[in-house]
Amino acid sequence: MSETTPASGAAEAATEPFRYGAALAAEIESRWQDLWEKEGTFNAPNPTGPLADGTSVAAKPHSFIMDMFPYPSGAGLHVGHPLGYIATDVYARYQRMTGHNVLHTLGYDAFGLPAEQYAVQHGVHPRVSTEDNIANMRQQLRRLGLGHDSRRSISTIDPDYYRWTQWIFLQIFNSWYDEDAARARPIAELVAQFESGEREVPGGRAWAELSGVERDEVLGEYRLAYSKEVPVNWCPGLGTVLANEEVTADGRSERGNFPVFKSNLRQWMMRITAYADRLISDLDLLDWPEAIKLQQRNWIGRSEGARVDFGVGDDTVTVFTTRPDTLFGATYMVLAPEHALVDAVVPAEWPAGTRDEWTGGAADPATAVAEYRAAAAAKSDVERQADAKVKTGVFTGAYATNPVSGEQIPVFIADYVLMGYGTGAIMAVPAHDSRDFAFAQAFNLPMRCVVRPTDGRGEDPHTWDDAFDTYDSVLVNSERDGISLDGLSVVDAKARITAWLAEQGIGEGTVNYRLRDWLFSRQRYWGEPFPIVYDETGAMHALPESMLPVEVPEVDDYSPHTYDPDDAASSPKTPLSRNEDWVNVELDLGDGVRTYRRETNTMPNWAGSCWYELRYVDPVNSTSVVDPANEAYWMGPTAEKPAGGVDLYVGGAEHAVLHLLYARFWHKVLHDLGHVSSVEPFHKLFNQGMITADVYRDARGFPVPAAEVVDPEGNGQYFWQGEPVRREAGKMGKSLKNAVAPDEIADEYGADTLRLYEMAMGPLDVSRPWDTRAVVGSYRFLQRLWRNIVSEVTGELVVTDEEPDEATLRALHKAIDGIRGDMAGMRFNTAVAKAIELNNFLVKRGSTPRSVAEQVVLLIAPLAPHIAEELWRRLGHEQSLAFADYPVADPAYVVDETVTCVVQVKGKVKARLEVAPSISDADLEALALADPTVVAAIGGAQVRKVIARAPKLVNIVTG
RNA sequence: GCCCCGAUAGCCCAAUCGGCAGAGGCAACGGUCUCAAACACCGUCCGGUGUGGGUUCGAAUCCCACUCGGGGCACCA
Repeated sequence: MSETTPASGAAEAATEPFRYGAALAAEIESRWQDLWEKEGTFNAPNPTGPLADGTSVAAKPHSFIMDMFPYPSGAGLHVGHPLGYIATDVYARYQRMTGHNVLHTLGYDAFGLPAEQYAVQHGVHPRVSTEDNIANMRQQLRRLGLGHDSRRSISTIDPDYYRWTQWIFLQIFNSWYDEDAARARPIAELVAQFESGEREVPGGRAWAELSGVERDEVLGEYRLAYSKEVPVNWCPGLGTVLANEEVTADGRSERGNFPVFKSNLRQWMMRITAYADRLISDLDLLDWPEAIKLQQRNWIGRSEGARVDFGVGDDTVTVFTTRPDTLFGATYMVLAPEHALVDAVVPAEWPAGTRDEWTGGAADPATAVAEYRAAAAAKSDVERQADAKVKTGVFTGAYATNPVSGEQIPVFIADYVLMGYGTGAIMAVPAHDSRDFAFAQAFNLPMRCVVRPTDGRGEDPHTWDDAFDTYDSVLVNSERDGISLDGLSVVDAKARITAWLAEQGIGEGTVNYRLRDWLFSRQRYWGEPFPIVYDETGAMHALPESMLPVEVPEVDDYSPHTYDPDDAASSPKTPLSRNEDWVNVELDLGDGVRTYRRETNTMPNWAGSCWYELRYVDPVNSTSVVDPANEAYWMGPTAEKPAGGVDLYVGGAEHAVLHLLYARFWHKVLHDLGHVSSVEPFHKLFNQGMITADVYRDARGFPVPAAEVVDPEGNGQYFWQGEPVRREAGKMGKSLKNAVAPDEIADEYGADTLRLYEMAMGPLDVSRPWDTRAVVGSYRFLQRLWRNIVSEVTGELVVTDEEPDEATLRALHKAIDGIRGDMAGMRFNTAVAKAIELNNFLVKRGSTPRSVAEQVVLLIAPLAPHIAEELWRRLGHEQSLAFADYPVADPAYVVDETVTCVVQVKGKVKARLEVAPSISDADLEALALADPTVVAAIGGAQVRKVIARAPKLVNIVTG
């Protein structure tokens, strides 16, 4: 508890000892927080298991309200951090007061890079610093009076938690995606198919003949978690590989902003691509902001198109295209530099007629290809993107056959074709694709117009400035032998040529996704170890469930192997591999005790957050990840939630494609394997806005402490220590020297004032600037509320026992009606405004009837729970109001007896009439036309039309 | 370059179906209280909705174009 007292407090304490000031607020708040904790007020019972309380909760409506859990950083909280936590708490309290069993808690996401970097910088073990940070954060958050079920608060670094993270990994590892059934199945069922011969083993040999390593390789092509050598994002500056989602558009690490290079490395991957289709289509079942759904759709990037086979010598190269209709316009072909068939198609010498600019100056094709590949590999992603406008590439010396035109077309390699997308090969149609157009111009390649331009540019692409890529036109120059597309629209031509390709057996319609598999291993110490070991032959073994958790070993040297950020030639090393005692382990995996080598990579920090909602549901279950009955109760599908999931999930929009996509993927795997009934983890998603703050910079551009900046003239000329500084909008944070801690505000005004202010600032989903000066407004409101009920001098109740009059009842019930709607719709800013309006009415009224006071206290309780509990107690109630019934409006008092009707003449207001709310349009029109002021306003002009909208408006059109 | 979101009083924001632009708060100004100040209290002031068109009896709200601000994607064939 804080001892801070504002200057005014002490002076007033003598005459107004019961004034609602900082000291009294602090006393009330800590007392109620202690009581809630002692009584377990916010503990939500489960239907079954250790958290069941013997009562039947099945029939009660229930609500699972969740925040995106925090990373326990060492910097401490600023007032922006708890915005979402306050909002969910207000909502959760409202739900509790409307009869719901509410699951609301908060855990900590404590593995990962920042925690490790903090530890390295401070020379403390990550576990120590992380646990300290969690303790600090808990302390700061406790002061806000958040009604959490503390029994359910998990931390991802707790071995009892990550045991299940590892268990889920094993579920995913031991599964494959059955395309026919469109779901994940246990890998054992696939092995059985291989053993029985029901399914042919790739490579054609019998399953029994394969060695352990060979079986690993076969199964690795099916498993949903697999280890494979693939081109990955290697970040020497961080010393680890990164997921695509963690690399920014300009090819740098999202964390640390270091360059990222493509490197072929054996790494753990998650086959999230198997779920691409379901991850898109199930978005339709979710109540999420459209912007987030759109980002996920874009990230998954579904494209419909076709695969087309091109003969290249004796080989076949398959390309993916979204424009099969332009096949007649394909005048060359491009393979990604890493494409597996490049070496096969390269001839010994340049064919006759090879243009000089195609060869890259090399004496023969093999040399040209090797040189180009080397140059491409040395480029970082940053350089590659910077060079995007300048097309580079080199001729392979090979020619492909265009399957419709029969023409021989040159085959190039170029880095604008990516190995990771489609088939890593394209047919180039320079006339109708801007990238192909740029490449064709650079290399003097032929172009053919096959879609008639609609902008008068003519049909000779060589005279064009850019490609013509509009869909809204018809095909030309596209006829040969048995196939003609001429005259067809682009859409119809696509369908025709796709069907024709399928008939010929040289192509088919297909769907392609931008999404890549998820790179799941990191070269860090501070993460979940993989429950995987290797035997002396190198064969992989999953540890049995009984050996979980594989604990993070206690070591002295936990620092990562980092390199010069630009050293692309470096390669990752895992910190755990330094610890031979841990790496080499004697285990009995069923065939006697043998020596195994542990997997030394660790999981990415996303792992722990992929499933924590499930653990909130059943946090101390030691026999299963979550009891099916508890999962079904809190998260199961219902009519309102067709895919099931958490009822409300609040967090920042920055997790749109990372956490939210990964968590959906894991949840779906668990659903397929029968562990959860819900299909999606989060039914309703709400993105809260950011609290911004002004940043003040000095002449050199460095931020100066915002709290010390003055504006002596009040004219926007700011000074810090006498020096002029300039103001700009920015984020709140320590580095910008404008962070305001929630503790500062709580010290000066109390936590209820802070909660109320944050809710009143504006709509929850909009970013808005913090203004410490404005906080006093919320404080004054609570003081007025207090004063309406309790004497500041004696501490006695000042409410009266009179029956409230009609005007008071109308004000009360209108407020109840409005606030209820605002609460349910999470419009907390307008709920606060209505509560202030009602309270101001009572201030003006001069006294507050007890019955009204009680309703007001209940109305404000979700927003300012401490003062509400205190007033409730003082009004004579012995039970906490946490489960009291939220006030319900009496409809008779919500509607006014008379309504002011506006009479307009030609849209201008000319008169006002007091009318009954139930008046009909016809009666209102007659009344308006009879009104003398209106008659005067019409002034004898002809009434052409009268629009009556009872009971609020009549508009008379004359003319 | 493409896509999404936003713009209302000096500031933060209301206006639920297209129907009187104002609910609430901050600041400013005047007053009460005070020896004085702070706190508190009472009261007052303030804009026609970013710009330009359109639809409509009527537009902050719907449509089109533009400006500014925020966000996402960016060689994905």
